Amino acid sequence: MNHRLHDRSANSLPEACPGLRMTPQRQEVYRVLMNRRDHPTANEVHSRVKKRLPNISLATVYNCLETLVDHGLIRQVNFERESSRYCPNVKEHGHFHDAASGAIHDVEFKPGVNLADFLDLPPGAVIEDIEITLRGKLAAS
Amino acid sequence: MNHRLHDRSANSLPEACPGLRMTPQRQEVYRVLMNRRDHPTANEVHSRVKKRLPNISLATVYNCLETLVDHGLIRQVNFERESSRYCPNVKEHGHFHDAASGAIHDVEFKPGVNLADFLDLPPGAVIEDIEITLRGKLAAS
DNA sequence: TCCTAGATTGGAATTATTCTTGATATTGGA
DNA sequence: TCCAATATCAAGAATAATTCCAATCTAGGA
Repeated sequence: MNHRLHDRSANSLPEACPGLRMTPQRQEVYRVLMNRRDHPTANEVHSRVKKRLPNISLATVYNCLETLVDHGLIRQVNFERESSRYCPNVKEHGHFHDAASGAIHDVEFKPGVNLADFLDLPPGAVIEDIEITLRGKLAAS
Repeated sequence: MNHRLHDRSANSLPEACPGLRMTPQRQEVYRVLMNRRDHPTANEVHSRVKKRLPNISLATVYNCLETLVDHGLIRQVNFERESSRYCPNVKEHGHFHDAASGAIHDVEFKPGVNLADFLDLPPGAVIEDIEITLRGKLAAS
């Protein structure tokens, strides 16, 4: 079975991530993100994690999130100047922010598309990271 | 002559923007942005503006920038959690952040492309604002 | 078991930005 | 022109997210 990162199920744990000591705090932070696959802030993660680890500090949640981001297990996303949010979907994707409901939807690239197909990149640019954020409304259809 | 916003020359002033009182502070903030067409932070704008208006406060620079953004004369752009930057290019575009030099390059859409051509948008989504940020390196060619 | 590196904690510190308040300036109308 | 209403400005205080720091704590290897 091929364990690509974004194929982890809600209960699988990244026990096999090299160089990462899987402490209870990190496991729980990771678990709550995989459980509800949404885009919580560090504060929201803290609230959720406290259900099982009542003594965990917000600083530790920040540390855990940073570590998980550094190891590529989750992604950090920023909307405007709001608090950072954390996203369990590590596949390359963008986000649609529904102004009415506040909901955030993942937006995938259509298969086979290439950045250079639609953007005038500076000559010689080697892209390492892409962030696409859309804001708008969902028409009540 | 067709004065589209993004066609203003460095010396033209937005004296004709409806509902906007063009105070010396706002004019100067606008001018320094149009002069060097880069992506300064509020602090950098403050430094530049102080050359001509030595008594202007940082709070006023923030106020002016916000007002100009609200009136669509400039754009506010955010990279990660860094300080906001302000961009005189109001045409729809993205940004390429060169990790090596720190330079920020505007990235235009190729003519005729449509968001829905390369992104799987949620059904019924009406896009009001797009933010595209690329990070990478410029290959020394 | 003991040691050590790394992890956790709580609180203090930092930093960008916003808010508050009083002073000042500008506008449109009498 | 003069006044009143309104908008803007300035300075510093306040806020909020995040990071830093110093003191434990813990797990895993020798």
